[in-house]
Amino acid sequence: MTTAKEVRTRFAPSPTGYLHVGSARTALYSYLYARKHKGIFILRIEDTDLERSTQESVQAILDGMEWLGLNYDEGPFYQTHRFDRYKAVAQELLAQKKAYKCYCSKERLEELRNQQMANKAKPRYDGLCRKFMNLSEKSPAENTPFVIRFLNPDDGEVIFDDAVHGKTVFRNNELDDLIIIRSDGSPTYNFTVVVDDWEMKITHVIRGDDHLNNTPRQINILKALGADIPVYAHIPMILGSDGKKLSKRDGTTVSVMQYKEEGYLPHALLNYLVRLGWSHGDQEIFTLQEMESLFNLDHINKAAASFNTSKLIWLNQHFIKTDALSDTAREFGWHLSKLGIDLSTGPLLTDIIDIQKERAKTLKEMAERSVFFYRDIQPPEALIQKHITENIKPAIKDLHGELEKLDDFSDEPIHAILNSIAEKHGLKLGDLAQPVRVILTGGTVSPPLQSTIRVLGKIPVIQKLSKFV
RNA sequence: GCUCCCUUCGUCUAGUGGUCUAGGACACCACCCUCUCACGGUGGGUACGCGGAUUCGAAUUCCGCAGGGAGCGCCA
Repeated sequence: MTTAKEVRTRFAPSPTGYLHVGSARTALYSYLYARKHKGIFILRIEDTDLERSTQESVQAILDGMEWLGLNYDEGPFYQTHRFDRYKAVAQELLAQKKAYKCYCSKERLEELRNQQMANKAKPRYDGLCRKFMNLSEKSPAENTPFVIRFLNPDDGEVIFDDAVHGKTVFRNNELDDLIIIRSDGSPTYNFTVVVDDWEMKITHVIRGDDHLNNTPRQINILKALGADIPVYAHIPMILGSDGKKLSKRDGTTVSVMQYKEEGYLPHALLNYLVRLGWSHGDQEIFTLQEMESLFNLDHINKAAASFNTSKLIWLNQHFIKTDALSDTAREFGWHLSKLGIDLSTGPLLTDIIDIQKERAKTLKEMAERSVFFYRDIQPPEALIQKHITENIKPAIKDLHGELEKLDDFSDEPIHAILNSIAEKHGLKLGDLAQPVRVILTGGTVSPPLQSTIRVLGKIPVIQKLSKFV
């Protein structure tokens, strides 16, 4: 009996901006797959592009992962800290004649490319410098700049069984000898990925299908290194609502942290993302635990998916209604604070959420509609004119008196008082409720009156009402 | 241009040769509930890109076509 190899997945973003929702989904799938198999999830920062990588971006990625709860078991590893390793492996390849020094100038390469394009051929390196691998051929002078190229097989094909796409075949003669070390000595992407996936013992590479074309090259290097070939799962891209590449342009939010700003629950974003391209029958709603136990690579869609904000909003609303109040409170409190509210000056967050949860699509919206619990909001004159009419004032005065006498400040007795006062003054409940709402909240929209009164608390309610009697 | 990938309601998807007059969800519309805003409930319409082939039978298999996407950098 063989022991199954421990599953090891990785998320390998390059820090050149915020954490993109598309990347977040890739991270989520890798995370989930590792969790499902009790494996290890690794975070690796691919910062070899010194020009574009920034510390802020690294932080943005870390923040986004944390907010979503995508905790990694190893890392973050930084490729810039591993340059010595890459160089050593390249030297090894060189010594084994699996790679070679190429002295071709950028100009020659450019020229070659142009020519090939003109001939309607696929641009690729022609292997000119392979000749220097023969000792008979004299290499250029010592100080001539060179890059190191991987010696790709000329014939045969690379075949792999992609977990999403199935059997995939590339002919080697379509591939050229790619550069693994630049003339300044720094390693290139396709090389660092391979070395890292190998040395970090990655068993499952889950990434966007824009990398499908890189895979045969990487497999060839892996083979040259004598490494095991991981399982590849190339997941489809996420498109914007316009069917084009997801971008801010069509109004879709792309930055994960922006979703926090807009009032989404991490759970909602996670659930939305997990269902975008993956399914478990007809199930739409998943707890975090279910995502971890149910996720697999077998039901990932092959086609790109369009991002649909209204479904995300629905999920957000759903989880605002159903998630534990204490979980929601954390995010909700953040939004209230952002509005400049001192949380210690009002009711319990969970009490507010409990009565607001059925009427908010986002936490941001909920916070904006809950300001009256913390601040005295003077109703606009127009609302006072319209609702606080002379014939309603006696009823309000009655209400003030009754509530003042009430000890049990809970929904039922408050509701009973509201009803009896309306009846006594020959009013429909709505005729009384709306004016009271205006007085208490400064507006015309709030949770059911008795609940609003209860959560507001006796003293603030009496105070507000007294101004109108 | 070359190589590779993809194609079910507007959107996310179920579907792995018969149980599909194609199911669910979001969105939309109508009605009900109702103190505001909502929640909720009930009902409704809309989809297998096209053309061949295999088969008794195809959304499901094969081949073309069309459309879309990605890659082809000393970017990642």
